[in-house]
Amino acid sequence: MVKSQCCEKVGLKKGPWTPEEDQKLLAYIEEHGHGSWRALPARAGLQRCGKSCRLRWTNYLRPDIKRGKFSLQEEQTIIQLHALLGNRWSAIATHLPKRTDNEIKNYWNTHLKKRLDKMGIDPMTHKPKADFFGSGNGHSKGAANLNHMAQWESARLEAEARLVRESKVTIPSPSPNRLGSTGSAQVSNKTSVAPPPRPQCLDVLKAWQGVVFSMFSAGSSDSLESPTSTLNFSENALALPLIGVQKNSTATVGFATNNATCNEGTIASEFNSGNQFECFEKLNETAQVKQNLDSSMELDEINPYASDNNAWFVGSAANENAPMGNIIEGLSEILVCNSDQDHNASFAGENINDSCGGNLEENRNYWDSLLNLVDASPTGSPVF
DNA sequence: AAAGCACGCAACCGCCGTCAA
DNA sequence: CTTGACGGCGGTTGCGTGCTT
Repeated sequence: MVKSQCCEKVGLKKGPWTPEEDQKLLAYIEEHGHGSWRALPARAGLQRCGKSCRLRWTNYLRPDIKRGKFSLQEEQTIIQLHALLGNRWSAIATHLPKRTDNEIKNYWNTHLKKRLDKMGIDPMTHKPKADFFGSGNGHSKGAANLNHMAQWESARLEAEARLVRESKVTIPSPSPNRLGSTGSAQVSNKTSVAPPPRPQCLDVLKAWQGVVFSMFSAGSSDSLESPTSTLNFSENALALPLIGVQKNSTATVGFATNNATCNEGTIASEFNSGNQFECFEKLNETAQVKQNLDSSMELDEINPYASDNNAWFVGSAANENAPMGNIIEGLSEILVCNSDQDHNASFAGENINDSCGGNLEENRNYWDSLLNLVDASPTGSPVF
């Protein structure tokens, strides 16, 4: 098949857009919608290829784009999501209203990546470079677990994307406030297609939040129950996330508690050998996750810990050295402490804990806000 | 003042998946 | 089933700008 050469046509302009070109493109889309991008340039009187027009619109001219400096909140979200999703900018962008994937990508490459690098953290793995999780202290397994969480989340994303596609066929999804990177023009509905619902892909973040809350709650009488979580944490209970997938069965996400308090709707774990994995709550989309896992990867491949082809776990339960907890703690500190806005000193490698370690309230606010971001999904993510 | 350099960002490139004919 | 059009996405490039020497 001969690839379309639309952008290599002789005579088509390339390079920076002029204000006149922007005006033409804007006026045309406001009047007619973008319709077919290929046909648009000729109709709009532009000497550009359709792809160039689409990019200009998507990344710059869309009226629902916020430009300018990223807020601390946004930085935190990007780092957090990048740790989970990697370079899946479009997926990350769906959780940052009014930001484009391109903008996020640029910001990551020019700011955040360097910042983490300066901190001695590998920006790709989000792990400390100097073998922070070296063998013998239990951290290496935690790092592996983090990777597995990301893998699992990635699988979930794929499943959700499939769900979104399927739902678009049968169920109109009015979401006027959703501003994903792939969002089409909202100025006209003549030819535009409503953007897909935001992926419901932050279940793991909620699980993480459970870890952080449990850390914060240790030694504190404050109830740190998330206002948005449907999980009920007993007072002072050590709640740590567990993510399990039974091979050829269903995916589950739940929390282990040290007092075996189960919520309604949970199912008893089959993996209760340690008296710590008491309760699991079934994911609503387990079938889709399973389908995706079955079709895209071998469970054994992503679960070196599966000893009996029956289940694999991500996370650690009731372990005072809780490796996931350490990861989260470190990440949380990075997120909260290391902003260009007011924490430059901490970037220079100074003692993070001195300046930030005690700021639990701020950390909690971060997780609260991130969770709120998740819960603000217009699709009403049916998680947990 | 001017040359060199580093940085940030808009835009491009090429690959891939989806869908209709 | 094949083909081609189309749009989405992530990686990369190159230009403009500001800073340093």
